[in-house]
Amino acid sequence: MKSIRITNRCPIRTTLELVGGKWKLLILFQLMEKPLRLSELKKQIPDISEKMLIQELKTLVESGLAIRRNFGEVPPRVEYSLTDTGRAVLPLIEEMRHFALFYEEKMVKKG
Amino acid sequence: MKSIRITNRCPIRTTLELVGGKWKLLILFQLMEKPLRLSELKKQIPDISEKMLIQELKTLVESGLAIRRNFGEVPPRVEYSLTDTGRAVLPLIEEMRHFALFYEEKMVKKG
DNA sequence: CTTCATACTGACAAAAAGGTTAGTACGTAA
DNA sequence: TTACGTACTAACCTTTTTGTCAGTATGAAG
Repeated sequence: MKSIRITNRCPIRTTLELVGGKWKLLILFQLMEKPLRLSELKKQIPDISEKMLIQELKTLVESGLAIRRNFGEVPPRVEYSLTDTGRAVLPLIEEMRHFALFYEEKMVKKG
Repeated sequence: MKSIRITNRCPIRTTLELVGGKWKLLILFQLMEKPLRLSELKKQIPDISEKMLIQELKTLVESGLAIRRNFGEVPPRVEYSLTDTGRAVLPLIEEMRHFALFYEEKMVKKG
């Protein structure tokens, strides 16, 4: 275990800035399998508001984790996919699942 | 890659509830090496407010990730340590560091 | 009797995040 | 001309999160 000094720019904070918040990881995860349109993402994450979805997608694109592809058709067709960097959050998500399972197992036994 | 369905209780959301937010992971990380007193934690995480530190410690204890040990002395001496479940977030933090490094490397090269 | 050190509480305020709703742009097709 | 479907914007509001600051309790030590 290497040490992390808690400064304004430490790895934990960097990652939190990039994928922190209620929605970003959920969106990224949905895009892992294949590119999706806005309307498709809305279906996969039923309780996100349209505004948040668009807003979060925009920041994901700006920070280089996602790509927006505009087909220039009418009615509009826009597809979101992941960059290599975006794909790199998958191990993180896997760890979160692992932790969640561990937690639930522990807590069921102990109350 | 197993599928995660985005419902009200999915592993991603569970983990976010437990360790999401600006401070919890930073606090947990500081406690990895050894138990610390409140005042020691404050030094390690200089920009957290005392209120947030106490508040987050309380929720970490309530959710079973940390332990509060009161020595019953005066002036007060209280020590915070991790449960096994609390320790289980270390791989998650390691993944965050890994991701942050990967991200920074990519972004320095591409702008 | 006053001061000290430490952990903690509570009232309040500011800031950030998230949500709701109405509206825009655009070619197509009726 | 009108309605349609899709992605997106903007104004406004509510909720959640975070921060500030002034206290409280305690026994020891001066």
